[in-house]
Amino acid sequence: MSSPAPGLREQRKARTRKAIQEHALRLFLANGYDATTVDQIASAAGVSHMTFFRYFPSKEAVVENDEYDPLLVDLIAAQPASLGPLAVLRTAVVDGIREVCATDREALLARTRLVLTTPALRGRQWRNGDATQRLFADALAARADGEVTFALRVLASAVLGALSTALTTWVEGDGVEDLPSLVDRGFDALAHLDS
Amino acid sequence: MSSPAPGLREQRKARTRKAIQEHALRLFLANGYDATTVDQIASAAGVSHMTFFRYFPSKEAVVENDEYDPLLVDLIAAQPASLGPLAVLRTAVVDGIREVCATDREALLARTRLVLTTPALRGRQWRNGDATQRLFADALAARADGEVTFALRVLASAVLGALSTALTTWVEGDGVEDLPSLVDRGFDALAHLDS
DNA sequence: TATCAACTGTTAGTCAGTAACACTTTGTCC
DNA sequence: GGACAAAGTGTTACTGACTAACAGTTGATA
Repeated sequence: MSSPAPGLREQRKARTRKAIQEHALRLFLANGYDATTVDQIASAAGVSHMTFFRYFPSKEAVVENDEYDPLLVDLIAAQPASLGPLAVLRTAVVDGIREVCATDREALLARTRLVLTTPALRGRQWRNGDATQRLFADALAARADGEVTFALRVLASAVLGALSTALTTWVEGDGVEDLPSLVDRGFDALAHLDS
Repeated sequence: MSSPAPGLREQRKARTRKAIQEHALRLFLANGYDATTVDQIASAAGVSHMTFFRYFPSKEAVVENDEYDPLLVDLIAAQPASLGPLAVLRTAVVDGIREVCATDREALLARTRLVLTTPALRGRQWRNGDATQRLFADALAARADGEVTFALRVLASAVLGALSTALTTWVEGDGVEDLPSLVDRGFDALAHLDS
């Protein structure tokens, strides 16, 4: 699972990847996503057009970061067996968000704002949401040694909906509100859908 | 709200639009979405490349149909004032789906399958989901003469999640199950998220 | 050091989507 | 019925995302 070997080659690759991603985000935030071309990003990162696409399958992919998913899966697996699936997701997601906010708050805010204000990226984000939903449902089923049921999938979808609503509200308020609290309120709303 | 005038011009436009859409779906289903070019669709419909984009803003847009949205909004507005928001959405959505299934079942199945199996279209569908969520929340708020609250947005998101899970399950089972029943089960799951 | 594999750049191509301009058709006003 | 403005369409040419092929370079390895 860990990197094969910290050889010179691997180091260079990691550095190049990071450079491309950082320059891309910088240019997107400065000039807008659509107004930034892949050629500009590649030039800024000191690589060619083709190398960009060897590191990222598309211009959209450079924005997303799946690094949070494993964190959440771990948190789900770590919940006590006595909790029901909704409580599990609530604790795991709120804790996960809290942790990310503690270290990456500004970056998360900037990136989420970028995604929400760029139509092409919004679509991409939701496509990821589909994968994340499966991830959640799988993790919940594995924790209970059961199968992925229809109800579990609905639960995972609903939670993602609440999470995305919380993120949207957070960005619309320019990050003034506390994101973990907003997410928690989202779970409250889920728990009392008929009010 | 109705068409401005049934002049010759409007008739031709409607016919062209329909021709483009039908040829596009036919070609997508026959050869796949990615393997079908806009030029092919335009040629099949007897128009030029440019005319295609004058009728549809993108290749993806030709697949989606927003015709169901107004139906749902009407159904939401028509619910008795005594019902809570979740019950309103449940009745409206299940009735709407039932109506669509009664008339368009095969087309809906084919189109949904196409969307779910084409990554580019999946993203688009979810982007629409974002707009639909606002639509639902607005309709609910308008019905209650209130504002769009955070809880209403979460509710709308959760319902859309359940709906999309039902659609996915329906397509995965090749349309054997009854879609309205699946959607109803989705609402059941929403009403008992902690089980 | 010699060799092989991996990495990269160059070139040239496809396809989605846009802009500009000229041409045809339709609705309308005398 | 004919002139005129507006709407609709096709042609051409362009940008930008993305891919395939090939050649050159650089890191790993013996």
